[in-house]
Amino acid sequence: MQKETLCLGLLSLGPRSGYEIKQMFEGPLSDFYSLSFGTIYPTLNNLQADKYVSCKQHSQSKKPDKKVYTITKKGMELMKDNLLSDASSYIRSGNFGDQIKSEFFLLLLFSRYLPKETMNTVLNERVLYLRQKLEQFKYDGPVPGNLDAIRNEKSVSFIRGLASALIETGLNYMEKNRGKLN
Amino acid sequence: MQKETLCLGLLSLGPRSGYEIKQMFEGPLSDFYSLSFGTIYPTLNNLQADKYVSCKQHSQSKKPDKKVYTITKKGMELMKDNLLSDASSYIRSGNFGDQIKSEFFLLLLFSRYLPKETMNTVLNERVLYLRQKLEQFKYDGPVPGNLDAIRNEKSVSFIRGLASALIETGLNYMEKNRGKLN
DNA sequence: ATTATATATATCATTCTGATATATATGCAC
DNA sequence: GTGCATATATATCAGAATGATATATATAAT
Repeated sequence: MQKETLCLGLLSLGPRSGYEIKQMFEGPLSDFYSLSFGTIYPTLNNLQADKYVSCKQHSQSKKPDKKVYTITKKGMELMKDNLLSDASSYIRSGNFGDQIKSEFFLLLLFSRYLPKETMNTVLNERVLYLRQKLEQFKYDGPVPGNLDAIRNEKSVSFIRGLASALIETGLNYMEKNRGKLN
Repeated sequence: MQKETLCLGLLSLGPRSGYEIKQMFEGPLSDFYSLSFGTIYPTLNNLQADKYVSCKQHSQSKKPDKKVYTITKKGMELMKDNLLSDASSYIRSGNFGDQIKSEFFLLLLFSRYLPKETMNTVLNERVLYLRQKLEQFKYDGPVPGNLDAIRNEKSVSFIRGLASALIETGLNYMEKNRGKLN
């Protein structure tokens, strides 16, 4: 997805600063996408130059001005157009589409070159990590800041449910089959 | 994982050319990693310059020489050292670690901006696509060329089993819960 | 008192991808 | 039989994205 469409999409949920967009990527979206500051800030500047977003500067004594961006009518149109024209190309992506890049899987691939004890520790920690992730996805209470907006999106609930189911399956599989790696 | 470690790891399974390494990324590894030619060729040249791999050129009349790389003792050591020192950092990666970048999930996130019919088509095609992927992972027969070497790795079988289980879970979830997106 | 973390934007070297260039062989359709 | 697509094989490079760093302050914890 183009960075422009993505930023517009997030701004469609409410006015936000670049910093707050980054927070969304590090919070509710962290498991399925991210953009760096080096991408977010220039993108917002370009979108503003082309009138797809407007910007209000909130001066804060001695801190840099907080630039809050609001999507314009023109921006909404661009976003919808882009989503519609690219929708079909996203079908084959992610979760066993073309975007997973799993360092963990690579490590398994070369596990024969690691001492058995190391692999044992790695697998144990992986299980712990996944259990923790699972709790994270199942947690349904409030989140800090203005991140509730996105967390309560129907689609985000759907995805979090999916993620939970996938992690549970992964955990069960790991526990049953880890012996096969030796 | 560093590109050097990865290339060395693949060469540890047997001598290969850059083109054949690319084929592995597009075949058995396609769902959990990839490197482009623009990365593979320079990496192999650097590895050769530093004696981590040796190279034999097979001249083929009028086609570019096929350069078959073999990992050296020094290369094996580097690979093992790198794997060992980085193992712990790969635990939190992939499959709900830090590397999934799902365009499909983003599309769901913004599904409210798409006509219902479009979303319906998209979800139907996604299901078809996942079913196809599932068959791919479950297929256990021979594969063309020299790709069997990697396909028959214990770790690859493990991962393919995991992938199948995950896709099945994903499909069931999609079929049961897609109504919640409207 | 100091250290770490959070807010807030910006820039940039390095890295990686995706496309293109080059050249030939092979298989297939019409 | 000739045109077209695809496969083999390496190399390079413009453009894009990341990860790190710079700058500056506030606040919470130790």
